[in-house]
Amino acid sequence: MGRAPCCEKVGIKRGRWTAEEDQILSSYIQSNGEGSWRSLPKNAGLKRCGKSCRLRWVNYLRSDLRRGNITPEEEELVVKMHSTLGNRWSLIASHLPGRTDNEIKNYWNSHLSRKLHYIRKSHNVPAVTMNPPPTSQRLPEKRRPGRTSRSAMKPKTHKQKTRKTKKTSAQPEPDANVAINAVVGQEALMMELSGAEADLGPRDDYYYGACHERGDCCNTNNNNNNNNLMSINGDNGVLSFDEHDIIDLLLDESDPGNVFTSSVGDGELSPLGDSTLARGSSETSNLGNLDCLQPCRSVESFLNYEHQVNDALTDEFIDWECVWQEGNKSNKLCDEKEAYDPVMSWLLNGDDEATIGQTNCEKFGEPLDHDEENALVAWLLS
DNA sequence: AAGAGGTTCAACCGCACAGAC
DNA sequence: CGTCTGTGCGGTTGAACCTCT
Repeated sequence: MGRAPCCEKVGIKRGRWTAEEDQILSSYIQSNGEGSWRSLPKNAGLKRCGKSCRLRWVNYLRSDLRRGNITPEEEELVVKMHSTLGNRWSLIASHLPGRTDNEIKNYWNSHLSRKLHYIRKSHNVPAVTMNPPPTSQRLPEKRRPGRTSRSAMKPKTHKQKTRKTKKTSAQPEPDANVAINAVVGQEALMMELSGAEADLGPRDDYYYGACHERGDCCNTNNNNNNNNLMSINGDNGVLSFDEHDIIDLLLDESDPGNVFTSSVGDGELSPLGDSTLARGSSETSNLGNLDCLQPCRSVESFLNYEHQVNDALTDEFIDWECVWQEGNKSNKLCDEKEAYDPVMSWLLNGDDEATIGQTNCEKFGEPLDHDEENALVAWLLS
């Protein structure tokens, strides 16, 4: 049996809202409050679908909306968060006061995505240049349409409800895991979030990365040299994160270990703010620290096509010599701990999933050739 | 001035989640 | 436990607007 339509299709006005309709809707909500959208049109005397009323109010009529162009600071934030969260516009918008998800989404689609496209094009980097890593080690991808968990929603009229742990099989990557990907490699941050280092067990037993399947925590094989990996699987009752907490930490400029704030100047953003290269604020991480990331002037410069001609991108934002040196350091680390970053392994060695996570300490110290640089940049931009 | 093509963004759509029953 | 309802998310559409020729 099909689902009942949200409203009667006949007699419903569609298209642009008139000033008069806006006035009616605003007046009604001011006197009756938000909610009960289905019955609102009838009660307010509007020939509109309830969803349309809600959308009009949320995206246009609300008094706390911020009008005007997206500022560079807001743009930076959008880029940061999109690199981590993907197309989760509502979540992103919740951290931009007065901005709506629709506005952010439109801005991204009409401005930012095109800029990134130009960067790729100018750098001759296809969007996908290699086989992706296994799901468990990928950065967040486009999620399917539909709602996010209610706990991820911005608080509105109703109280925050306690989070349910129920997950369906159709949602292989829990939100918390997606967010965890964002802070991958930040052991200190993870400890801060967990508040219980001891609960994580011995160092050799955990790994960073999203465990996309319950009970199928990837690469937990302790004998497979993945000692630097951390298992975070809610089913094991080990850790449970609220993604807002994680985002707040991500954006916490005062946190010296913050993946977005380390080794860049005031108000500057590392374009590599997403997980992989930016990892390393802890001593156990494989790139050592964030010094390999050149401070970029701003996200504007990062996104600006004019700055990205030829190899400018990699040269401007990544100190490859530093990467090389850190790689040598990591080589020693590998010798000692046989710890190796599975994602870097994938970038530098792997062309199939079988190689992911394999230890290859010798290979790590080798300088990157042009193709590898391109591949790395492509991955970071993807 | 006018038409073509490109861009922006408000609005719509289908779907999925949570809670009530 | 299954069904229904309310809600709101992300993707898409298309009218309005802008720019170029």
